[in-house]
Amino acid sequence: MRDVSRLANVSRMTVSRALNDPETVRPDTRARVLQAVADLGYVPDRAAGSLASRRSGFIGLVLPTLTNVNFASVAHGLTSALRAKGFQVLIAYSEYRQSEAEAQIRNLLSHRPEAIIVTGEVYSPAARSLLLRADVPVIEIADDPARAIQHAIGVSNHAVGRFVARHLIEKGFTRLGAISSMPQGDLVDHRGGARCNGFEDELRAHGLPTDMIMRTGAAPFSYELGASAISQLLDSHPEVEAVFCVSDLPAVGALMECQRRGISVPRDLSLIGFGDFDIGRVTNPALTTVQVDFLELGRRTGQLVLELLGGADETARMVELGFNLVERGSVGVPRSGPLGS
Amino acid sequence: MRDVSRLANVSRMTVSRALNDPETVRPDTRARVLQAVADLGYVPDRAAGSLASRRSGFIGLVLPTLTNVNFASVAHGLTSALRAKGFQVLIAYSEYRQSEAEAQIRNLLSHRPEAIIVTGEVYSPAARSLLLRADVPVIEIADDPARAIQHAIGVSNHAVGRFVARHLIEKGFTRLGAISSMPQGDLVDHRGGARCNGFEDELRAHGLPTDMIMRTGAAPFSYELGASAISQLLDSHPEVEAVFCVSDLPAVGALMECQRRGISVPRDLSLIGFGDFDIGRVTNPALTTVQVDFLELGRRTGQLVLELLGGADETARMVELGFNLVERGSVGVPRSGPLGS
DNA sequence: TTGTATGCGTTATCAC
DNA sequence: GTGATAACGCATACAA
Repeated sequence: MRDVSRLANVSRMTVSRALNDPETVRPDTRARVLQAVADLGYVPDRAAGSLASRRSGFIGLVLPTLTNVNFASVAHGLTSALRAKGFQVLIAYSEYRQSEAEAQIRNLLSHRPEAIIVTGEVYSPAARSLLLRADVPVIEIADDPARAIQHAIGVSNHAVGRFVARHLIEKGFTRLGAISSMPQGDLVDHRGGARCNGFEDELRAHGLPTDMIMRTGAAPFSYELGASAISQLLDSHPEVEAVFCVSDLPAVGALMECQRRGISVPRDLSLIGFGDFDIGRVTNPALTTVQVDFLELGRRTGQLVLELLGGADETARMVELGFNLVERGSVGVPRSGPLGS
Repeated sequence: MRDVSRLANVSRMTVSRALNDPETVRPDTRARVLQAVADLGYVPDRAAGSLASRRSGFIGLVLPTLTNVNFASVAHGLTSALRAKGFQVLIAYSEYRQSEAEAQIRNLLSHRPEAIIVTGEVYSPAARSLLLRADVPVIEIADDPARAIQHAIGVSNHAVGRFVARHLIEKGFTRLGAISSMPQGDLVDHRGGARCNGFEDELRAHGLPTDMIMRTGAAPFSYELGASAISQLLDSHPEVEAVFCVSDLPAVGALMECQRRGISVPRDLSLIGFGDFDIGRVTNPALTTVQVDFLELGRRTGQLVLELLGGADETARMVELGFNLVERGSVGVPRSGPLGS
């Protein structure tokens, strides 16, 4: 910057102004500065800027994983909402591990983010106190925290589970199963688990059996999990009529396994997923699923960040984004008899 | 930090040392400092540290997109290799747009990354000169640049295309098609295009027709692209025997469309993809594909960064990672007659 | 082993 | 509209 100021024959302060607040410098000096900047290929150092202005321009985001399109979409939506305003999203992911989430939060904090966004409710006490002490807006997304730290925006996963159960029950199904994962120590998918729990709660409320709810394998959800879980389920409970897979990934895996076994979906078995992944649109049959607009979730979160940093009042925001049932071909009607009849 | 130093009764310098270079301070003072750090919940400010040490700890990564598992895997592998060493990966993505890549690089530069990693060859002259002037190691990954800026690590996409063509030809196929995307102005998938070009070049070398090579739709590749492209191809060229989809995504889309049309894969038509996406393992038949270990690519890139920053000589590294043919069920043998016989 | 002085590259603040 | 000065929170270099 020193070089730029010399070349343009102005003080460094004027260079700074020409770059950050162009209106406040005379057009001709501004032009001189900008020319010098271009000639020298000068790029301001944001670390120094942050230090002086006490605004890092960073927004921290903690995801369970990067390798799930829906979470990647959240990151994408958030980034696109914030980039134009000069913010840089710092993406971290926990691989569904609480201990890792905590480490990631600690690391993010060292970059002095102006806001922190975490996926789902923060359960670890250490992480909670870290966030509380950080003294920046904290937003929990993609779930409805029972004990929110501050703000929350997303959807009630438990409600999704109940809704799906009710939907299938209304269609006349009574032999309902589910496929979810199993917490393994530190490794847990709370949101998927909540959908499964909601499903189970609704079954109970209707006096239906819950022994066909499979919690098997570890997070993250995968096609393979669906294939193996449906195998187990069909072997142990051939009477099952409809299965809620708490993610489209295992749902598609289950669908493919059914094809292999010669089980026709939805004639012999109905399948419903969650997440509206692209793959579910092209399978045969296309997958009936519960859709949540994750891209929009990211965008809305970005807007909330902007509001919060823009001096809006600090009252806790609780935004329920809602979800949609997308009926495609994988849910039919109850079979009259047992499988194969 | 001032508070910590007071509470621990040492100078601020000692606090800094206790945190960054624990061995150099006496165990008891170290303990006092660490205790004070814990009590106060102090987290060092990396921006200030960067400024003073002239090392940002940032590594810049420019991907085409976040919402593709393989690229997410690259980010994951890179992050895991660098995190332990205290580096923070700054993830940016261009959405397959050159202009956007340039903007992202410029933005990354303002954070003074210690190395920059870009996906594929950098074609934009502006971006090239930006990287050259940055005076930090530049690594181009996931392709084999004709004009590398400095270092490159990845796989020759053109060679992949040729290899697939040769493979199919050796199996006896002569009516070969391909599905790829079409550059649309700024929006271009160079790597996918290179695979398609390699395929085409090999066909030509064997004197085979190339009119069944479909370049349709815009990047990024999708299931839908595959479904619609195979439809067009089957309608216009029913004689096609085998199709190279330059990504598993369109390959799976094509496979699903074949199911819908009652075309049996691989009996009626053979399909081969690229990328070894999870979904290709559970389809019926499972997808034959060309696998590149993207996670490992990320890790290796991380190691290279570490080497380069560790004072290794600056000679350009050119690493060819190689690829593997994964034969599953979607490639069969040439049909004796036309489709449907 | 610990402390002191200095500066990293920028912006806030106040003066002109 | 522009400039001078003093921070911002740390680490480097050297002194004690």
